[in-house]
Amino acid sequence: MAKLLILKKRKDFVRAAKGLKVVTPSLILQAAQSLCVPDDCCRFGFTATKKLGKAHIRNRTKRRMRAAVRDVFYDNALSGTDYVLIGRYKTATVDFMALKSDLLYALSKINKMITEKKEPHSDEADLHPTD
RNA sequence: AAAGGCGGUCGGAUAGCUGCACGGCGGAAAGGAAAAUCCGUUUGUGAGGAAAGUCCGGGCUUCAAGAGGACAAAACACCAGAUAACGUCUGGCUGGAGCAAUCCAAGGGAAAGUGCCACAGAAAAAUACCGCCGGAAACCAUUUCCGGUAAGGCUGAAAAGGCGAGGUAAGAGCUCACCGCGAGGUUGGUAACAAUCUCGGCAAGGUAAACCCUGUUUGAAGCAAGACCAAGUUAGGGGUUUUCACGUGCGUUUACGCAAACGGAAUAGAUGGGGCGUUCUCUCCCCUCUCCAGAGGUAGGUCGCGAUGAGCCUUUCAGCAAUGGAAGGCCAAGAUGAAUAGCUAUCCCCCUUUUUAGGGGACAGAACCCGGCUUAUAGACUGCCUUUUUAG
RNA sequence: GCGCUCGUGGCGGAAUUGGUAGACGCGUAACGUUGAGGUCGUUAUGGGCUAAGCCCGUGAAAGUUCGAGUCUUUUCGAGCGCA
Repeated sequence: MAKLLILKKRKDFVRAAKGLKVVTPSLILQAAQSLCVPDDCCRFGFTATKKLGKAHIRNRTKRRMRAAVRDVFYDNALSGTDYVLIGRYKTATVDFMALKSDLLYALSKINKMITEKKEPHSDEADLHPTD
């Protein structure tokens, strides 16, 4: 895929939160099928809650997640998918290479889950992932 | 040199690679043109002293309102000045802390009125329990009654100026010296106030960060203010198709036909299709051609919004200072799920370690803009002042 | 952006107008009852020093007052409302 778009609407975040989820020490990744996006795009959203700290810590968390995504999304993200990254306490302080490897692991795992879901059933059958 | 006090400046630096936002420049398609959109470009710029808390004051915007005044509510309160304004700042006064430099203070009114002052104590704001003194009566070791007194008394945070002398039946500012207090005058000062002189003899406690009184200030709300554009929905209108159930017309006829007859209807009716109610049947409900488009203004967008502002820097003048005037120079973030990041190298600072080396670099992120206040803050540099010690 | 409320033992929650702080309930511990446990009853229970006793304690720091849980200011935390 060629393009990276940023999620902006609350609706999209809520839909991603209802989808699949992978947790790593430095971040949480959620994903769901996009509804109205061109084929060669995938969309990313970034969340940093008030629990993490004050404003400058939340800003740094989002910036680091954005930088990591920019490095890896081209080879590892599926097109037509919405991803949401949620920051954790460690995200702002952990080594950048570790953050990147966590992101790669989470992406590969969640992509595997998505393709497995797609193959056996039709798309409308599994709105509620049960694991 | 040590200890201390009051300020001021800064808030890691440089280079490279990969990326972000806005502006500039160039190009693309479309278009009358512009705006907007997309692509490229290293061409420019890119968080703070508090951006924070939202505690005050303004600009700006909308609403309200004759000018103005009053009530209510809130805030403030020694004096003078600065300022657009302020509850801010500067200088001074008074009181307090400190050897000092210096620092701290919501610092008007209790003689306008109301309330409160637990426990203790005779008594908490008005009085006489004990005591002291005098007189009278009873009775004769003392008791009772009347009067004077505020010297002494336990208590308490606080008990009718302090201390000494005179004075007295005992006492008392009753009188006197000193100190304190109050009133008036003089001098100095713009004033708060200070110094000094004369007089009064002492008025009857605290609390106003209890109500309150006096004086001053305040119209309300906030950029999600507000202005503009504007899907969908939709008043209304046009066109096409269908419908003969309705009115009129025509034909035949008394019930049908005619929409290449007209009007009206489209939320009248019929037929068909779809949706919903688990399944089937029935009933019921909703939807079912297209174009234009008023008003309103929703979703959404644009502006407000940053290169003109109580702006910044330098020099100079006035002033003790806050600050003000003049001259010269400069233009410096503008996002909206919200731009500054990631990595590498060198230098700087701190910690650990025998070296190599390793770890760390505070508080903290603009959101319409300014002036303050408050709070958080590793460390670095620097100016002035005070005290003590040593040397000359 | 504007505005409001609340912080008291381990927990919930009292404290009249400023006057001895921890009422009341839950919990915890010990003892009694029981073969054992529950229920029930009694006692104790904030922190420090061993007991009497003293000191410190109402989110934190200052102030007013003779005296603050209460009044005032600043600050920290939690929650709520409106646009």
